[in-house]
Amino acid sequence: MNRVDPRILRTRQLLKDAFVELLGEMDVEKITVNRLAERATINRVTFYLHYRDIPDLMDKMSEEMLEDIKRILPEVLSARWTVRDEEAPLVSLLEHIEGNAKFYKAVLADRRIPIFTERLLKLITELLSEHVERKRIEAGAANHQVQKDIAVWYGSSALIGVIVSWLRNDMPYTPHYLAKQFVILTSRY
Amino acid sequence: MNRVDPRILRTRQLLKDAFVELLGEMDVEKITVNRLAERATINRVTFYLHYRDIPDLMDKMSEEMLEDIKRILPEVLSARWTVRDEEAPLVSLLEHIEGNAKFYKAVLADRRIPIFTERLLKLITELLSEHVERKRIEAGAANHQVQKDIAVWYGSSALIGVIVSWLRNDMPYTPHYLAKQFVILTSRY
DNA sequence: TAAACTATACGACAGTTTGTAAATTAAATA
DNA sequence: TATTTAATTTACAAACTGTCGTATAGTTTA
Repeated sequence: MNRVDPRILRTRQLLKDAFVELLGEMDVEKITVNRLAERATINRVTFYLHYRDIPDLMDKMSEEMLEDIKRILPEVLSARWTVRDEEAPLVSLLEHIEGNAKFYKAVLADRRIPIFTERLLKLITELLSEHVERKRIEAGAANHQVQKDIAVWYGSSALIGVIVSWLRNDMPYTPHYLAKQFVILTSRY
Repeated sequence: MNRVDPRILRTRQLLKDAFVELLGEMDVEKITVNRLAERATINRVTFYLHYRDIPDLMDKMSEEMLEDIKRILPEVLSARWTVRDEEAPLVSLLEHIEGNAKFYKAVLADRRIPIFTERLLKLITELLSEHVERKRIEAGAANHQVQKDIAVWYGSSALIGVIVSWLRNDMPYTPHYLAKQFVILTSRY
């Protein structure tokens, strides 16, 4: 009784696919409800039955993106990293992105849409913030020469930036190698 | 004979100010030529005498932003940093941003507009790329465990990210302090 | 299978935005 | 002051937006 009408799923999927497709062809500002509906082979009015406008569509899509990522990273969320496999959650994140490269390239790299990057940055910042906190406790309140929030800004932006550049350059490194490099760059204290 | 008609300067300044003002009130997508002209107290048609459309206006504005920054950073461009005052160019950059906080907050932080961030990232990447190259030569081809391009992605994204977060939090640190912190975070090898 | 439900398609509508054109007014320069 | 050029004004067609009913098609339930 909790099932969703397959027509709804179909229409929304068509719209999302069409959106990513159009992003490969034009800037976001040029994507109108007209074009979107035409590409998705649905009626224009139908769009309004599902989303208020195009920003609303992007909002929902970015929300789903985060849900996917959170599902991919249970280790990170449960917050029990060991020093040894520090790169493990990073590898699974990169593999997920690699597997959905078309989507992530469109919204994070090629036609950068702020809301997607912002949400991801926020998530990474939260996770990294906990991580730094734990490191602090382990280190016994040492290394106080660096302000915590600045270090978190630094680290999260670096991670997003590396991922975006990696996508832009069509993923020239394997997730495993990139994760390793990232950990080397990060853990130099 | 090379002077520009003051009416042109006036109109363009009015448009740019109005644009930043509107960015403080709504998302970019909601800014129409109508609203912009109204806010700038110029006729709508006049807008088209200066810019093709709103993306074109943003393009020109980001171009000018980069020109400003390049003018602020002659030391960086002439590429003769010493290890001692590594943070000097960074301080002048941060001071410039602090001095034009309203503008930079609007286009980089609050209503992030990709083109501005992208251009800045590209500039920083180029500068950092040269910098790393020089460091490499000094270090005598050592430290080859880290891929150069990945290190550059990492560093430039971290810098932009720190600046953006600094703006978002209403610049809680002085440019000098932030620059110092950044250098500590960067030069841990 | 038939009936009830509901998502989608369709045509239409007013209101807004866009981009361009022509003629006029206002300001800057020589 | 005369000339040049920018800005204004009015007008227009085309496109986009958001929202009506109403009809059609697909889905679920009895």
